Amino acid sequence: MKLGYPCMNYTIGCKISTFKLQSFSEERLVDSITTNLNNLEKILLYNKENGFGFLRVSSDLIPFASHSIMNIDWSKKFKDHFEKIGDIIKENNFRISFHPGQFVLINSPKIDIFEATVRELEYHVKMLDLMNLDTTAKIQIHVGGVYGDMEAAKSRFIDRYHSLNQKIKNHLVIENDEKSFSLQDCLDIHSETNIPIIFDNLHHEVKNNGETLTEAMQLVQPTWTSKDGVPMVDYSSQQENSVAGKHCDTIDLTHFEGYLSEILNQFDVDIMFEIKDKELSALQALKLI
DNA sequence: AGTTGTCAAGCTAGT
DNA sequence: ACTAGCTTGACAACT
Repeated sequence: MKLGYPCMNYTIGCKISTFKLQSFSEERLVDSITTNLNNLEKILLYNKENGFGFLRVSSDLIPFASHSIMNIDWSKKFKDHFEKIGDIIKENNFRISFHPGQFVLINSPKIDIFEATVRELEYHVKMLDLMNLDTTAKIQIHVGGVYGDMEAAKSRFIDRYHSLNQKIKNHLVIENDEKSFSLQDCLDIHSETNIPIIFDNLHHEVKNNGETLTEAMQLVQPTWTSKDGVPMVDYSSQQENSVAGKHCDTIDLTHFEGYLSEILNQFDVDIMFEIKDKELSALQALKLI
């Protein structure tokens, strides 16, 4: 069981460097990428020292990577740095995931949105390739929109998924969401595609078909094969006095203890803490375990 | 130095 | 009709 947190580390002050499109220049791009890769290295070192084996890497490592403005071969320029980071990941047996943004929509009825999605996924695969990571490193996305017809939305996802190149399919996984696509909807898609499912407990609490945590995990676990590695899960709990599904600002240890007691000794999972204060909550969880 | 409007991209639910 | 929330706030122009 590896624990992780997303993208940034407040303790060591590692945030994402980016800039606005109107400020795009080669110098600005190189500065941001250099900062981001250096910070990624620092976060990995911090994780080694603090017992974290899982990390979500920011999709903004390369600003505007899949935008038409991008005319710089960043992969050539930063090949060595990515390779070095990949070596650190492999030497320490770290688990890595990406979670690209809400604009990645495999099942959009609009073909240009799908094409932009493919470009964005290709960018993520390129980073994984530069780091020489295997198929246990994952790119996690939501199924997408419903567009007024759930069955059509699902079957469009399935058809579009089949049309993706194998390199993308090697890393792509879907997550149950709190509004549209429940665990059961993800399982329907899995049965036609074999795509692994990331189980998000908070989304499941908001939208489900009555499955307990144990039942949900029993359904999710077989969607991950040996080439995919142990299942990744997202963990969070509800922020009080906010809309259902809002991630909490800091970990609710009582809630997590209940979650853990049901998971532990039953399932091997790598847990991503989707909690606003990141490594601070993840440290508390680590201490509890 | 601190505050505020804005930022490549989409969708859903709540107001 | 508008906005919060989502992957992850951070940039940039103002006071």
